[in-house]
Amino acid sequence: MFSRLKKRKPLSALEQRLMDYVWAHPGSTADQCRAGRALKDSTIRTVLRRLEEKGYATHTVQGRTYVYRAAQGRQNVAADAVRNIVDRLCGGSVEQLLVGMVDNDVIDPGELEQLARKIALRKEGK
Amino acid sequence: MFSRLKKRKPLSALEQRLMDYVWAHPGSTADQCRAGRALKDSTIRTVLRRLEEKGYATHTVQGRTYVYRAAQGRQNVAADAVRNIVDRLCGGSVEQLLVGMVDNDVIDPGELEQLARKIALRKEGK
DNA sequence: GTCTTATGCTACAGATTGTAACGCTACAAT
DNA sequence: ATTGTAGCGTTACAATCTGTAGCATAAGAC
Repeated sequence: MFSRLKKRKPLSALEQRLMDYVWAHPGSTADQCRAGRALKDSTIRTVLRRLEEKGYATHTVQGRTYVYRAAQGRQNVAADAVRNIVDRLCGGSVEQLLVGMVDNDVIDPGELEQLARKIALRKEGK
Repeated sequence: MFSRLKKRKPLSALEQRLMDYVWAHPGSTADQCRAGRALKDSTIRTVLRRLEEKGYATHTVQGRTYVYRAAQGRQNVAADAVRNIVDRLCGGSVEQLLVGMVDNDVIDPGELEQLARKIALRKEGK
C-alpha cells in the first residue's frame, strides 16, 4: 500500500502554540490569538501568515479583519504526521509502527487491543 | 499517563538518508556511507557527526577508523516520534491518535483490530 | 479631515542544513 | 627517516527557517 503523503512542513514551536489557540478558538482574529502573549501584533500576524503558507490555517475577511481557522483538524494533521513516520521509519508498515509503540511502552498491548475493538465496533455500527 | 518524552531533534533529509544506510549496514565507515553518493567525504563525515550529536548514531574506533552504528533502532525512533505527535496533537491520548488514523485512512479499522490482537497474543505468549 | 486600527511589506539576527576546503596525524612503503 | 595517503577535526559559508518586530498604508470612526 502506497500511502499518498502530502509533505506538509512541520510546525515550529511558536507556530504550534498559535495553532493550538486557533484549534481551540476557531474564528479568531490576530489580536485574539495574541491573548496574553508578550508578543507584538505584527509578530503574531507574521506567524499566522506562515501558518497559512504552510497549509495549516486559512482566513476569511470580515470587514477589514482577518478571521482565522484551522485548515485541518488536529487529528488530521496527526494522521498525516504518522503516515510520514510509517513511510520514513517503518518501511510503510503500520504493523511495524504498532509493534514499536508496544515495545517502547507508548501503549500497552491489552489497551491497544481494547481500543482497536472499540473503534472497529463504532465504525461498523455507523 | 505522562509519557516522558526525550525531545530528540528531528532528522533532516540528508541525515535521514544516511541513517537509513547506517540502519541497513551497521558498523559502517564514513567511506562506506558515501557509497555512490556524489558527496565529498568531508560532507559525509560532517553529517555523521551531526547524527551523533543528535543522538541517532554512535561510533567506535577501530584502528584509526570510525565505525558507525545506530544508537537506536528505527522502531524506537518511530515510537518516540509518535509519542511526540500524541502529546502535541492528540492531547496525550493514543486513542485519539488511532481514531484519527482510522478516520484519515491511514489504517483500516478491521486491520487495526486484527493487528492489535496479533500483537497482544504475541506479547502474552512471551 | 484626522485618528485609530488592522494589514502588507520588509528586515534582521540566530539556528539549521547542505556542502565542502584545509590542515593534521598515524601508518605503510620506501 | 621521509613521504604518500587515508581518515579525522576544525572551520566556513550560503540558503533556509524562526522568532521578533518596525513602518508605511488604507479603511473606518468621528
